[in-house]
Amino acid sequence: MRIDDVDQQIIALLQEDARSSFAEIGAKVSLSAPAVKRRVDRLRAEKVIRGFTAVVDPVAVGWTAEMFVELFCTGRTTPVQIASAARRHAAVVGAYTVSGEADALVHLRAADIAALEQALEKLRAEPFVRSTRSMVVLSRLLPTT
Amino acid sequence: MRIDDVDQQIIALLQEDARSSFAEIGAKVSLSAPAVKRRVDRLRAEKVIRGFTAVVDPVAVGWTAEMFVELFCTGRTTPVQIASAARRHAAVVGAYTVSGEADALVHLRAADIAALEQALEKLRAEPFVRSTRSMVVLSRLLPTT
DNA sequence: CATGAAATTTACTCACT
DNA sequence: AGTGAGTAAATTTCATG
Repeated sequence: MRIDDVDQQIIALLQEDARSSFAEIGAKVSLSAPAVKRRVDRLRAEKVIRGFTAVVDPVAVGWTAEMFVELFCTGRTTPVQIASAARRHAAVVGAYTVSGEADALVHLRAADIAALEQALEKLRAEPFVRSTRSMVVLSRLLPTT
Repeated sequence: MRIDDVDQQIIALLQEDARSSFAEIGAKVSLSAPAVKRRVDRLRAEKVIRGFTAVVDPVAVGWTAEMFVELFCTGRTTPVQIASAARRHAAVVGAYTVSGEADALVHLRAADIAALEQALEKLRAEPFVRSTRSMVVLSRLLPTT
């Protein structure tokens, strides 16, 4: 799985616009369209490129509430346990084990504060969760990446 | 800017695969390809869809270190100030004003711990930053969204 | 082995209904 | 919103260094 400089350029261009044509990309990296396609196919096969997605305004589609929750877990909790819990909850859009006071940081997104609170309750009901500290997002300072 | 049920479906399909064709999408939502294109064009014009991007494995492209930083700011700090600071720092991939103890939460990503530390130093040098509390990401529990 | 050129198939996009 | 025509892009095949 080696990624050369041209691959990096192609990845960067696709991150900017995932729908640009192979010919357009090729013009910028000095390759033909088929050559670009073959590299993209390879990068996808090697899971360097996981997929292509639309960047959507969360507010416009009704996801207005967001929250970060620090998880303080019981002594024997494993990352795998936390990960499987995170996957069970639909509101979870990100989850990380972290150094510091907390054991994990979970990013929740929901339609409104009420739905967020529900999601938080369900999270807190997980047997390995000792306590939580939450931060409700008041405003997003950067456009959705 | 009203979004009907079909728009929602189209958005969901594009989030799954931003490179699928208008005809493919149309088949799933019972519309012709031009009809889908017109809706997508409208959604883009209205900024409901902000763009299309490739989902890349951060490790594969050399971004192995990640961190969340809680910002404690001086009394008169505005969200706008924090936002403009966030945009100045390349390592910042997310930034939010939050309720709770901290004033803001900043998500940093860099090539390694050293680069992360540098980014943190620069953040801490912002005049409105009183103090910070940071959480280094030990592991990502969900695939990159 | 990766590339480019040519050929084929598919998709996009426009005008019109 | 659909249809049909013309254009552009994707994808396959093949020959080359």
